[in-house]
Amino acid sequence: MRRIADSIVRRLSLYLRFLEEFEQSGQDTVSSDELARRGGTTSAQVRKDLSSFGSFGKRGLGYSVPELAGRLREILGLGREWRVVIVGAGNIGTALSQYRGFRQRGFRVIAVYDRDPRKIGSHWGEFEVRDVRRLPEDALSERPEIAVLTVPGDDAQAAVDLAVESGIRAILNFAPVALHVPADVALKTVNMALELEGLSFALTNRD
Amino acid sequence: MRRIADSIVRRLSLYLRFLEEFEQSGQDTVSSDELARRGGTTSAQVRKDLSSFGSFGKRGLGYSVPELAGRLREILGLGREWRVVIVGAGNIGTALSQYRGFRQRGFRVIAVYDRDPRKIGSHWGEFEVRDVRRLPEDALSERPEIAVLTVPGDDAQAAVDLAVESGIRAILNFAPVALHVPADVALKTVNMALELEGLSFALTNRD
DNA sequence: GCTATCATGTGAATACTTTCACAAGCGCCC
DNA sequence: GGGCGCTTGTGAAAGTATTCACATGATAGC
Repeated sequence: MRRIADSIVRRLSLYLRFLEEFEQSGQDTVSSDELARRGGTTSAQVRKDLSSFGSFGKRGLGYSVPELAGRLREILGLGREWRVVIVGAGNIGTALSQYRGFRQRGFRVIAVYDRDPRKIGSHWGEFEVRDVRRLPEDALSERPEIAVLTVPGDDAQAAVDLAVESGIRAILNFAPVALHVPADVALKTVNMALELEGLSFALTNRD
Repeated sequence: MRRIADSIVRRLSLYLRFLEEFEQSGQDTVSSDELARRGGTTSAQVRKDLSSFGSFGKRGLGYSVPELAGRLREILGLGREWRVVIVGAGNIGTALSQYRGFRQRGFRVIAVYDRDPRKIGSHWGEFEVRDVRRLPEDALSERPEIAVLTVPGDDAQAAVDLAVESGIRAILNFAPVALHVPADVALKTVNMALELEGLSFALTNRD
């Protein structure tokens, strides 16, 4: 399979969301045009995106909602549960550990870690915060697949290294820094300050 | 000025972060190559990005750290304070209202809103949660420039409409939906579930 | 002052993404 | 069963973004 661009994967997730809404409302067929309007894109884009993975539609008719949803879940690897650890028991980490949206989509938080002795042992919802140094050892038995990093920027690279050493191959980073990982580790960074600065730019440089 | 791509603005914010680190460590000159290595890009990219706004460097020498930092702050509109309201007093909204990083970069949260009567009037840190219906009225005197939306997906469009009606022209959306805004309103969406699904895809479709 | 060295700024080339446009397939209706 | 209307799937075209590569100008050393 040709390498798939991030932008395509992102849109596929979005399409899946819409398909799930259609599933709920009982609509069982959808056109690329309908998906496009929902997602703020074009019908050609929708068809191109899907065509990277196969031909799922019927000409003249559109796509079967349940079938396409199933295909997308399969493509995105959402047919299973992923075990997630959160590293960093600050405000954001805690909010995320409680966030139901993750669980609903198959991402199950199994543990929360921190390096601050004052936090270790404290309880956040159902989780007792663990010492981050235990991560490699815990990982042997609990086998987390994804780490969500919500530590301060200065601690982020060390936390990533520890996660990688623990066999984790996918990292969602909330620290506002650029991180280094081996080529076989997937890394995505969400930087809220960066987004806000984008808005500041837009407000400042409007015509 | 030619329209500037989001990707460029994003990288400028990143360069500024690095420059601030250099400022702190007392380094007063930096090359495009150094910035590139830090930001995981190439020196040509750094120079191209900067050249959309002018010539800030000295050939043979590089860029003056304080000067370039100043220019970037100016370009990004960070020389001032932006007034931010948070709409949605759930886990994430609360975490963000407490997040010091925003304040440090000139984004001051001035109020938190919700539509749930059980939350209205309760205290989150220094903020008393207000009825979201008050937003347009409050905005007349408090003049927020940016709204951060952390409401459930179903409520997001209504919240956006209210923000736009209140004169807010920049919105950072955390709800997992596509939103509609007038052309003169800047909208950025951060979708954490989408990012996680990107990781799921990467884990599923590795070679 | 002259030369060697260095790193910028930028057109040209390449790579990647999105949009266009249309042939081909499918189902419905008569 | 044949024609019509609809929507897919996809090459080709257009549009963006990134990388290359080098002339240019600045500095430092001698």
